[in-house]
Amino acid sequence: MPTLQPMFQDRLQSLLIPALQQAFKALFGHDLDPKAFAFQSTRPEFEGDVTINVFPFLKVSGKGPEPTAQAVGEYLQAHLEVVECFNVVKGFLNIRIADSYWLDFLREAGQQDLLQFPTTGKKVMVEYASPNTNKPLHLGHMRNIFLGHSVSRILESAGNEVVRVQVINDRGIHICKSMVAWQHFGAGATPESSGLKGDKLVGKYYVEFDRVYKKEIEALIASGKSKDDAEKEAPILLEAQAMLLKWEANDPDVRALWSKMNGWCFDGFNATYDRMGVAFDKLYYESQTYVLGKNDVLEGLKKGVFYEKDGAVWVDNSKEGLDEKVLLRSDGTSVYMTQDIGTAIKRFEEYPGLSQLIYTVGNEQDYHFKVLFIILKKLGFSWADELHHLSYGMVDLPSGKMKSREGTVVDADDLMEEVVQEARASGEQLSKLDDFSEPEKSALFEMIGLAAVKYYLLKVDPKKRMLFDPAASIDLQGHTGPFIQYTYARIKSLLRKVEGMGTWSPEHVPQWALLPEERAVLKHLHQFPHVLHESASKLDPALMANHTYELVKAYNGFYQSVPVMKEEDGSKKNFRLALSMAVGQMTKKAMWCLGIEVPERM
RNA sequence: GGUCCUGUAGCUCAGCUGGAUAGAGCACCUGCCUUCUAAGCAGGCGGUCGUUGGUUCGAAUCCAACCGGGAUCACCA
Repeated sequence: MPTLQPMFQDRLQSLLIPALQQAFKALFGHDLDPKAFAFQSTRPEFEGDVTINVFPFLKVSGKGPEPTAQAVGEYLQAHLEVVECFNVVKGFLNIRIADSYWLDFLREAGQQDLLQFPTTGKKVMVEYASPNTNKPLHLGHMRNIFLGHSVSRILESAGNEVVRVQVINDRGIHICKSMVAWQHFGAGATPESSGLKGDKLVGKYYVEFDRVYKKEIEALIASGKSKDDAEKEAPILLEAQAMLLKWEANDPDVRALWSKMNGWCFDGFNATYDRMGVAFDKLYYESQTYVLGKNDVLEGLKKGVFYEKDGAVWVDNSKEGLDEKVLLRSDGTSVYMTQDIGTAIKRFEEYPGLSQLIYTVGNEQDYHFKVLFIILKKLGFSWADELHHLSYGMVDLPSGKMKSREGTVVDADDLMEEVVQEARASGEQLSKLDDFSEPEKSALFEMIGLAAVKYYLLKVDPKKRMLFDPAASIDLQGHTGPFIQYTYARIKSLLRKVEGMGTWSPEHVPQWALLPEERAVLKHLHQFPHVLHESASKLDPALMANHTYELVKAYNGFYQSVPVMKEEDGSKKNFRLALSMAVGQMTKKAMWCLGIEVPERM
């Protein structure tokens, strides 16, 4: 994981920790490890900004909690300028940080993007999407894609170079099913002739295949076959299997049809990706990568990393608490693992500077990736420790699991359209946009609608299974993307009104004290770089999403009760404008990290 | 059965490197648009943090067992 530059660690802690060490040395004669100190934000009901719990240090101090906290507090106040005052409640030492510190911090936040870390020099590859070319993208893909896209941006913000890649599963029995059904029932239909998006057209014949297949099974069972036999012998399935063999034998007609239908699918996917606002640097087609890995496995066999049994090549991971696994069948053909081994190796060859590879794949493949990473480690690749499976949980519907065969999938295009329409409906009802042209409105509603879906999917811890509530996902109020966008738009509105008035110049220490609402906002801003670091190291966009919400919520509280434009004291007014601007900038960058755009007005 | 993930308010989720009366949003109820955008703000209602033990001055948080939900363990992908 990218390591944080010291300057982006919590700057307050880097001031407090040495002082605390000195305090314990001077007061109690003990040298404490810098990591011994745990900080927490002071609860709002007490006065202060940072709280240190002294319970862990009672043995060192030899005193009770309150005298210990009192002594440390006095020492800090005497030796650290940023410590304005303190109070002790039970074993809690609440420290109030001086306004000057917050003002310095705000000045810095205004001058540079604190959510852009210095370069680490590392190159990271993030794989996401990996669709099959036999049906359109659905809600599950959306979680995958938004996660991968967001993690890529978070890693970039944390100072890494990112290569976005997609694996397209363009080969196999699934696409042959669509092809067979199209041949039989398509009557030459094309996206142009049918008016259907390419992936939808191909998907239609995949569904058609399944319908006919089921009918054939029923007929066979009726004629006395067992269910198992019927499932294996249905003519249309045999036809699809035959087609796969022809494909593998490079049959020109089959290959031509395959290219044509895959092409339709790619066009459809690209349209969906465009609307989602995601893109890739490189595509890997399974039709090309599925031959990879065989030589690597054979080499591993030679080196004694793998072994042979019944003519097949195996790996034994029982020492790692896993099982044995076949890597090459006895007929010499590959399994899925084989090509994943080969593809990983190829990627590190193609990108010589690559230091990390992240696979955004659902948690049903946890075991697969565990095995894959162990195998690559056993093969001796130095980069094997830098492979990560960004494992995410399934998206459930209120009705239960999504089943493509049962038609309960939520289609990606449909969902985006629905939420954009919802944004339009509420937006027009509010009638704040009367001076917007129709294209401007459309662009805005698009931005709002997509923010709603993206934020909805990203605010949940990736590894957790989540419930997709259609009504909540198009909600534009409360803990949502549009709420954050709205706050941003309000800030921009404020700033628009003072354009040309010059910016806040915080050269002098003001004579007024910061208000609690102002401090609350400042503290959220202050924490943000740390949140970005956490988010990058845990590959967890939800941390960014939730902190952004907390920031704008604090800002809204401030906005509601503290005047900005109306403030008569020029120094205060300028400060509040600078504060607003910093919130706007960080919000915009944080939302960028989530792949969400923010509007100037809404 | 083995392994992994998960269980917090009616619903959806935060909090989990142990710390002060467990937080949001939605829903429901009350206020606030003659002051910077009410897609907002303030307040109310609502919780045996799955259960039982253990470690600890202190456990939603760590450990164990159990219960519930899910995934996975093919010469499938």
